[in-house]
Amino acid sequence: MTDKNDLKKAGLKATLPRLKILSILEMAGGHLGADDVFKNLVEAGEDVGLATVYRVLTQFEEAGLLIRHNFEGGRSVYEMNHGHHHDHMLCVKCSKVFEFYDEQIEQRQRDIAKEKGFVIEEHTMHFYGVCVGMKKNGKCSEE
Amino acid sequence: MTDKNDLKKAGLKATLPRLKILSILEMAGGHLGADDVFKNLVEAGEDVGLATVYRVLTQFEEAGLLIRHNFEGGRSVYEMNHGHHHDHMLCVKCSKVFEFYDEQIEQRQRDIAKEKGFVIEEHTMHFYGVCVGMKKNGKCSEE
DNA sequence: GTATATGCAAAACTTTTGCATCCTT
DNA sequence: AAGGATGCAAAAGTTTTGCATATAC
Repeated sequence: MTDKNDLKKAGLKATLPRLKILSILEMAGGHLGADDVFKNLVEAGEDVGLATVYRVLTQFEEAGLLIRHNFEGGRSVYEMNHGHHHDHMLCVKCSKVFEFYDEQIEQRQRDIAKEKGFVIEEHTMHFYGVCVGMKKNGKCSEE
Repeated sequence: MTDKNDLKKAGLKATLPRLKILSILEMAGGHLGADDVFKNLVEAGEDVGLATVYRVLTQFEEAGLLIRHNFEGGRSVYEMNHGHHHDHMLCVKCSKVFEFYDEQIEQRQRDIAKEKGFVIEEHTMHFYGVCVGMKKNGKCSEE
């Protein structure tokens, strides 16, 4: 029932499509595009339209349940918002996304913004490269 | 003739569309989308197709003449590659893009990657927020 | 002259929107 | 019952591609 309450708290009706999409995102843990979510729904035999997926993802993002990213490559991906900011490393070989957080950089980012008089609302940092697993033995570090 | 040679050096024929597009990007200095480049061409009375703009921008990127960014919001923007890496601050009020560079962060980024065994090929850092001009007097800091 | 580049139109993708119908509250 | 949510289809935006023609070298 947690999911249901999450939705209520966000001011959204607990409809079937919304619950399903939320559960898919939680299950996946990772970073999914709208089409990935849609594919999951279809595979699960759910009768949910792609348009609804987009609408729901947008609503979830506005409600703060999700975070949307635009990695290099165009299409958007979503991940659950677990409250703690983090940055991303994307492996160009295995396409996996790794998260990290570094307080030293966060602090320096705040200082830089202050110096320039820029008021940061959000910030992103992405590394694109090869993860340790793919580098060492051609096997993804995560599977 | 510099442009012409730039293209030759990059292994690209110095065609009229390519020279025009290169000059537009240099002129603009800033960050243009494919459609912006196309609009510039039309306004200049040049008879260049949008498809060519995309093809040329892709080739320029592959040749290292340009850098392509995917800022939040979807469409790609391009800027000349002047060789020195920098990060970006995007003002959500005036839509201007400001560049900055901080060696302290760059160093820390290298350290983090090393710690994790991640081999960085590229990296980006974006701040989204309000620039000092828009904050202070509702006027962009740059015009 | 030959291979490459271009313009146009059509296609592929991703995301958004209009509208009648359905579902949650 | 009433308003918001959904599915479908159509549209809008961006980027890619096929192909005949034009252009650079």
